[in-house]
Amino acid sequence: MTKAVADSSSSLIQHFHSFFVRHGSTMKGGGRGKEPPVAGEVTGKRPKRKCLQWHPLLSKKALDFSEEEEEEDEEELEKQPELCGQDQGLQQVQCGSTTEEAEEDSNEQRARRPMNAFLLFCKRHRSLVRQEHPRLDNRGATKILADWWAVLEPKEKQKYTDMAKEYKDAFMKANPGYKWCPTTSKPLKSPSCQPVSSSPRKKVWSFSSNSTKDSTTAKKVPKTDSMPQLNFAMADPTKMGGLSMLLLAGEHALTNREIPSSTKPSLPDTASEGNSFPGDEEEMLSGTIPNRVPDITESRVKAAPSPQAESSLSAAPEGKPCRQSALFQLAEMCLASEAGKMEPVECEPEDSCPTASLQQTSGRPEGKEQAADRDDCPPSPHTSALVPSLSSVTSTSTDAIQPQLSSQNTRVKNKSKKKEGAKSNDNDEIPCSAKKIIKKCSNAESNVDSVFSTIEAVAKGAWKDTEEKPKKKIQSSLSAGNSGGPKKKSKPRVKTPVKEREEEMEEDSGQCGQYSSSEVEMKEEMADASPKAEAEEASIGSSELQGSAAEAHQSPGSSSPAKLKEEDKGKERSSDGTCDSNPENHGSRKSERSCKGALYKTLVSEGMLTSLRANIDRGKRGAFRGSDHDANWSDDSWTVSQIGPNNPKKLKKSKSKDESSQGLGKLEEEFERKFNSLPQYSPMTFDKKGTTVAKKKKTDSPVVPEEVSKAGKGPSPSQKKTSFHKIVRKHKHKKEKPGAVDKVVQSDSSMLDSASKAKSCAPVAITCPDVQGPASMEMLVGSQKRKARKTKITHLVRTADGSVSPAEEDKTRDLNQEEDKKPLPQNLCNDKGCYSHPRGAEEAERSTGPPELPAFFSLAALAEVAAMENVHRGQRGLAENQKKELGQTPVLISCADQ
DNA sequence: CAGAATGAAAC
DNA sequence: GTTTCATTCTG
Repeated sequence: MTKAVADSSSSLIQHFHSFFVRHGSTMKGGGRGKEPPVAGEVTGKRPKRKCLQWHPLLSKKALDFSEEEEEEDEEELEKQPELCGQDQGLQQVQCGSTTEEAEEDSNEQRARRPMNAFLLFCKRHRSLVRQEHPRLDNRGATKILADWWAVLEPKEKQKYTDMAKEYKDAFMKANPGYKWCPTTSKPLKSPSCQPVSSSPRKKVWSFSSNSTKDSTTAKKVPKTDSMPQLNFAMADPTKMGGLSMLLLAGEHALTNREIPSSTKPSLPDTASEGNSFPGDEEEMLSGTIPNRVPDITESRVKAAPSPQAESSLSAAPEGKPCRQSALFQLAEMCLASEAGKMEPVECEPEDSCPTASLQQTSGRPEGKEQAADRDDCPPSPHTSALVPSLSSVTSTSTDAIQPQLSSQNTRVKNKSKKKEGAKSNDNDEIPCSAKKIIKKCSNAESNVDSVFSTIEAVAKGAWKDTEEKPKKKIQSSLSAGNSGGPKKKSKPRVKTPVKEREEEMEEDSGQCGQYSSSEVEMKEEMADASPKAEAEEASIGSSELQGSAAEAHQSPGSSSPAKLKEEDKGKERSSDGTCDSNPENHGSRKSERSCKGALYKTLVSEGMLTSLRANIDRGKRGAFRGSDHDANWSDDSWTVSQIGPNNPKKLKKSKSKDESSQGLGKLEEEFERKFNSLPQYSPMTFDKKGTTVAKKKKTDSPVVPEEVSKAGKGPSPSQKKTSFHKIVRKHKHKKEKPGAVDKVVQSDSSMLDSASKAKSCAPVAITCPDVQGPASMEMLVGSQKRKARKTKITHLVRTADGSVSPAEEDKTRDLNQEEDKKPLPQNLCNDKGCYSHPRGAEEAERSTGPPELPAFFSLAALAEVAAMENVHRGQRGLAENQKKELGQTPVLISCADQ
């Protein structure tokens, strides 16, 4: 026994560690080189990943929440999470099934923090930003996003805020005890929350604590049942021993099957929870359980036989082959090595199986279909059946798709890991399963191995068993449910055939996914989309021509009904924006927005060099985008455009997204749906907003068009205004504060020129800083609001001639800002004077004669270029400094002059 | 892996 | 007030 126990323990450990190992070996080994989650985990640095990402679904379960506004999302979402969360260790693992990561985390498994509004916003708009500024790196994109966010109207922001809140609420429900910082468990603060668990951060998360403490509370919730149990199991290794014992005993019994009964009874809650699931037990299970990881399921199944599991047995069996003893299964697997179907059933703890199961479930998100539900293993066939469109698509474009997948796999990141798992599974499933099978077979060969495996399984099962056997079943079902991957794909495809085509062509599904996210909306969108898609294609075709062609399209597009809900404004604006229409303008426009170093680069590349560079760098995509963008952006339909255009990047993103979504499964989908439903705003919109926002606020509605049009085409003055607005906007946002901003904005909107001047004095200060900010600020490390971090400080240090203490740095920074502000204000007052600063320059360009490069601008650009080069060389510090200096200088000068 | 941003939570 | 960490992804 002891031995067995030891073994079991070891096995368990492995499971836990498996994260590391597996990921590392499997995942990475498999395909992805990029991220070695394992290593990361091991290092511990990134606890984050470890944490499972929380899905609304999770909360759902736990919550009951039906009440919540978002019920749909949450509910569905909740399910999974709950399982995972609750089970924690096991669940995690299980959950992991959904997401491999989770598995790894098993122990820790902390959930990830829910995203805040800003992050949601970023997530939703980052792609747009990137499209607009292909060259821009994420950092730059983030900055822009921040700008946008700052500009975003409260109303619009509110949506994100609400979503974030909901998300958070759901999350908290799901994880009552969840603490953002694990610290709670450990008082140690500084290190952060490290944890309890060996691994510093990750694990710590609340879960563990929750499990114990919260578990009761939180768990209280019906569903969670499994959680608590799991927790226990996780916690004690000793249990393992017990398990092992059980196993032994169980083995005899293995053969036995469990009781057929469905354990549902225990589930009721879950069932109840699963609103969507009507009555089918199976469905319910699948629906509810999504969380469960396949592994668990399997283990469970195996375990079921075990004595303890008796109840579990019942669950396990559900009739499927799964029920048989693990050994038996193994044997079967060996036999069936190839049979894809079999695989899933047998799947071991490994990801693949789970995924497979998940997929199936995902296939039927709602679980309506009972048939599948039960089987964890359900074969892909179901999925295919479920998603006809998808299947069709795949069939058609399988080639394309696979490549994508592969690429995706390669890309995996931390997150992607999870997702990856899901996706990979999809694709790989078979292969993986085969592999697994093989492995198992080998195992089977040696009794010992088989036993060992069995033990493990039992152990797992035992844990669960402890809590609820029924749940096991559920879990299994859940696991099945989890796989959302397929679903998502299916959805997108379903949504719009056209899109599908595009996807195929483009390869990227991500966009589609996003779009598609909202099924409901989809219909509408589809209608719109088709036209858009056409437009896009056309635009693509004419990518080079972009400007003209795009515009032409745009106009039509604008006419097309865009559903963009709120975005209408944006559309209009965008259309207006299009006014800018000139390619140059576009470029300038962009640059204006960003103003920051990266932007400058972009500007230089795009604006200055124009297409040449851009095309080269970007490749067709870039060109395409650029054109599209402009066109699309300007158009109301930019949203559509998003969907349409695929970029390599996008692909990646999209993939990742898809993956993630897939992994989540239905629940996730819904969540995504909501997420998708969140309005995206075109860059134009923001620009306009910058300008118009004030108006909007005033009028609230449609301010944009006029101004926009003006800005775009309008006389120089108007343009200036826009730029000015933008500046203001930035100021505002930098300075922030809505109130102030608003005021400022209004002034702008109303009219900066005369009246504003007066105000400008006050505002100016702000604006100036902004202006400078962009140039110099960007160089400056942190956001204005936040102090520079240590790391950042380092940067700053350079300023000090050598030694700059942080404080000094700050001071310096402040001084700079102040200086900037002061001078700038003057500039602002002057209006034109201000332009000296990068943005101003840009604007100046537009408005005035040398549209292309104002002196300042050119200087700045040069500086940047130089800086860039330097950077490449590796002399970043210098480069940056130079940049800063350059940037600042001009500004100062201008100010001074004025 | 750092880092850019914002926000929320925990100290 | 400060520190973490959530997302994304380039360099």
